[in-house]
Amino acid sequence: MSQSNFIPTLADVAKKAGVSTATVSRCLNSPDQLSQATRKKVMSAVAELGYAPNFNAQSLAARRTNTVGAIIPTMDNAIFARGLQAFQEELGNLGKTLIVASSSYRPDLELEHIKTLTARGADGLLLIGYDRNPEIYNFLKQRDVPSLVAWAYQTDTDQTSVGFNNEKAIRPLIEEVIALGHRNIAFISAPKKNNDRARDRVTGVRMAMQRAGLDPRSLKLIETPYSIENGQAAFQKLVALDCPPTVAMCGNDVLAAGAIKQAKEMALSVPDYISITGFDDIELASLAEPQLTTVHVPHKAMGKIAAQMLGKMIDQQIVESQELSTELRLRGTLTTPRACKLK
Amino acid sequence: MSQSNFIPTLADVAKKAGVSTATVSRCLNSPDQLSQATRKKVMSAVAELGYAPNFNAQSLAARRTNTVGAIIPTMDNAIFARGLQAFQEELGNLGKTLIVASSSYRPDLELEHIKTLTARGADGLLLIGYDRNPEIYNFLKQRDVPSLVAWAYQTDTDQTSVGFNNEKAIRPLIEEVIALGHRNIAFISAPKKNNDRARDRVTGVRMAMQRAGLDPRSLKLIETPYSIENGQAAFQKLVALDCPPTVAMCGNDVLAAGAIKQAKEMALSVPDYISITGFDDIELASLAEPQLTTVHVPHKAMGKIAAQMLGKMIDQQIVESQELSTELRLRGTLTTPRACKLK
DNA sequence: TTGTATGCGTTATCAA
DNA sequence: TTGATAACGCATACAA
Repeated sequence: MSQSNFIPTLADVAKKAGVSTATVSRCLNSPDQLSQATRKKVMSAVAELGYAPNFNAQSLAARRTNTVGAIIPTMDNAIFARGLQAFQEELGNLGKTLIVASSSYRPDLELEHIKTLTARGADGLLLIGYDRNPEIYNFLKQRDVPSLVAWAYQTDTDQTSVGFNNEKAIRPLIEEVIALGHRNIAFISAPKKNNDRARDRVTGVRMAMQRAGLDPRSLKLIETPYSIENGQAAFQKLVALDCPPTVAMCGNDVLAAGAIKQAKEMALSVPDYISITGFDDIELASLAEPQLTTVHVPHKAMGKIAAQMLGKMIDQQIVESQELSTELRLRGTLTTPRACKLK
Repeated sequence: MSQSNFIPTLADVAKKAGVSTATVSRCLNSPDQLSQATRKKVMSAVAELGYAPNFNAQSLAARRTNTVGAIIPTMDNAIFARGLQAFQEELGNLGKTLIVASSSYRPDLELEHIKTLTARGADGLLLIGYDRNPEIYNFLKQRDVPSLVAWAYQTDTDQTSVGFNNEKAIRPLIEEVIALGHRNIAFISAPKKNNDRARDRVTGVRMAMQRAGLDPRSLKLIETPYSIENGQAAFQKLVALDCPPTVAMCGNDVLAAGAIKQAKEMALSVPDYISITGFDDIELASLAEPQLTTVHVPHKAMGKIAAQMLGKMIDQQIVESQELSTELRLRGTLTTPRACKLK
């Protein structure tokens, strides 16, 4: 029953193979420097003992970990989950492993995780969005760990990023909304504080309104964390207004799904009574009934590219920020406004 | 611009504080062993230098990492994402960090990740389901790293687990299906190989058929990996049969969502022409139109409990496997079979 | 091609 | 209460 539980080290392998520890180390890291014969000896010793290198010792001695860290707001949202899955797969191809932490949209937790991951010797870090305390960027610079911002793209900074311009991404959507004749517009957003993506989407809407000669201040804005339930609640508030909006634009598809659900429960026709739009284009969007009009974001591509960029940054190569394009997906939940009548 | 980028070590702190490295180490790990005065000196030196301990050195010297690993099939499925989010949050409360790897349902990748995580000194491992090569369990036992199986519950093993009995979980659903009068039943499953959860669900269906006097071999079974697209394709195959089933039961909600989508595209009424059922009860399920009849699984609770159990196992405590209960969610996609007519 | 010796940044043992 | 100093398991510069 109780097998000896003995965890072999380099030294054990060396002894068994009758060589030095240096040779074993070489055999594992740069096999071509060895002669056939010794390589064979070492390999069979490794196999016999079931040796596996101790990672901590390895990275302590070599001063690199082949590990990258990612700090995302939450795993419990398809967009991050999907992007991260792609990120991780590509990292695997590069021989690196991923450590994920989630901040729950809390800056203090994010900072803590950044410190933890740094202490663990992460060779690089993936962060979501730009918004964070400057001390974080200073910390990163001081420790000399490369960091890549994803899910956002800005040009007026030296922080490398891969993503899209949220303000620009939502433009075709809001312009379509306005072109259809909507004048009584609502937007259900995530809390804008500490969230540049959310903020930029709202800004994009307001700017388009301005350009179209509408008063940006007339935008009915509700801020609430991303969740189906919150989408429902926000939608309920909107339709209870004296003059309910003719379109409820949502900061992401999850909120929009909540809005659609609530509309159904209240027997309000979408899009005849009220139009609804989303952002992200997750699976939900095309499964909803009617299918959700939204903005498609290339999450998988973003994850994959992020891994490649970060890999290069870790190798001290210079990499340029990369802008990805998004695409309007016109589907069933957006149409012309109902005849406007005050209640 | 270019700040000195100097990463302080214990020795630096010690020098600055005018004490030995041992004292600094103590100050950080068991502060009450020190005098007020020195503690103060050390602390301010730590603060001034912005010292943070090197995790790898720490775990090499202390032989523990406060890290647990989780290997899941994929992050890109709401059920794992959600369970993992809860798992991670609870681990955080216990002062542990999580490393996630995904196997893409491939046993070889799973083994590789297990070795990697073990090499990193994971104090414990979370695995999904029972099905895996015995050599893996031997490896784990040999290395003496505690492992917890989640998403499944079996009694005839000494492997600790938290989850539910998949065979039992699907029983109320298939019994309802039969009670409604369905005799021409199809099941769209994930590949059963290396996946006890998938296999047990099919077994549960067959056993119920047997008990009801139906021929279990009459079950129309399609195996295909979990995805919306595969759900669509499988559904299409089913309705193209000479005698299409009156109900398409699906191994999970994602496949079911695909089936519903395909039915819509083919203008086949759900549930009038064909009933559809799922498993898991992810958000999709209650957003679909009609809402999906499925089996609810307490993913968040499972993640949280898993963290607590694994924490105890790491502390060498004995813990019992824990069975969670699932619940039938009767919604809109299941009804009596259409009049049976051969084509 | 291979071996020796040193260092990586901690913790922990043993004295003082 | 504190300080030397030896591990911890590996990589690597240097020597052979």
